[in-house]
Amino acid sequence: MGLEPHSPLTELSLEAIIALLHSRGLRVTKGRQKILETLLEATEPLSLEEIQRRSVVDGVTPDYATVFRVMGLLEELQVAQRVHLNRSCSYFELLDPQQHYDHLICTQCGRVTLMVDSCPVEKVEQAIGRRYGFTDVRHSLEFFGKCPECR
Amino acid sequence: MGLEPHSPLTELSLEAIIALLHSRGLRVTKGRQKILETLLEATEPLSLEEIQRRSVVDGVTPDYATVFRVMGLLEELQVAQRVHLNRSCSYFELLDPQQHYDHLICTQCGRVTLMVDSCPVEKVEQAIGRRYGFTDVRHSLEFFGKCPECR
DNA sequence: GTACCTGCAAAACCTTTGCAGCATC
DNA sequence: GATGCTGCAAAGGTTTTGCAGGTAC
Repeated sequence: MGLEPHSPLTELSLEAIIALLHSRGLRVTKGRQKILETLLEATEPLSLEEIQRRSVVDGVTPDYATVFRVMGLLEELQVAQRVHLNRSCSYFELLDPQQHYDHLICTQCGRVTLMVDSCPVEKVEQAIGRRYGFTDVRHSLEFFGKCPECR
Repeated sequence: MGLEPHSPLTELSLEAIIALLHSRGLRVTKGRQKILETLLEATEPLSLEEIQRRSVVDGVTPDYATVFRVMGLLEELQVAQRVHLNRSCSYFELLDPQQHYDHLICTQCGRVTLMVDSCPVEKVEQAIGRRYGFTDVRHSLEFFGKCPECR
């Protein structure tokens, strides 16, 4: 696809994402809008199939390939990110420029808890970059354990 | 498979893992031994194909399905773990009971650096478990960025 | 001798792509 | 009207399983 770098979102909202799409010369279709709404409403990362199932417009389910391509696009635009939950397929969530989420996953029931507060890693990210000579350092942090209900 | 819980390894060595297999009534074949040696020698996580390629015994390459099943077994025994490097397949590494590794992955060339020292998360693991009511908390932490050579 | 393992082969899954028609701008 | 998007269909890869024969204990 080969998208140019762009100024990142400053806020996470339907309007802001639509504006970003427009500014890149990309189309805002009903299907895309619905997928974005699905992602904005989600309280945990969703698989492509879940996104597809929740993005029905006027009784019409979007094609799986379309969902796949839209998510690839959003990932490239750094509006969404892929999350690994030790499952057999990829999960996606929107990337909030003002907030960072880590995940707490129950190894028994698979329930995913978003950990909104106090990421223990963010502060050391730059230090790690410096130490190893890396730039543009991001991270992905998942905790696994048994949740209260599964004990 | 349904393995019972067991006392974890206290040290990471060929002998210790073999003893664990024996104690669980599992067989120690030449193939398994070679796979374990491959994993012990590795300096970064390996894909199933890489494990297969490096585990040739007397000119005979083990079957891919065998490697797959051995790694599944080691994972269940908590001797090895799966690592996600944002690639299209799973990677595996041994789980050292005395040492924890996080990963630093170059988004350009894919090189993986093991971060041996000072995991920034280990200290808060119990606190997080307590806070969310989780037990047996482990974590998986990956950093991504551009390595010095790729800048 | 009795499990347990392995190799072979095929199935199951998830991901990815090509192409023709359609919708957005 | 041009460009990009979608659905359909098929291909590509990785993961997973069944089964018969072989091997560790």
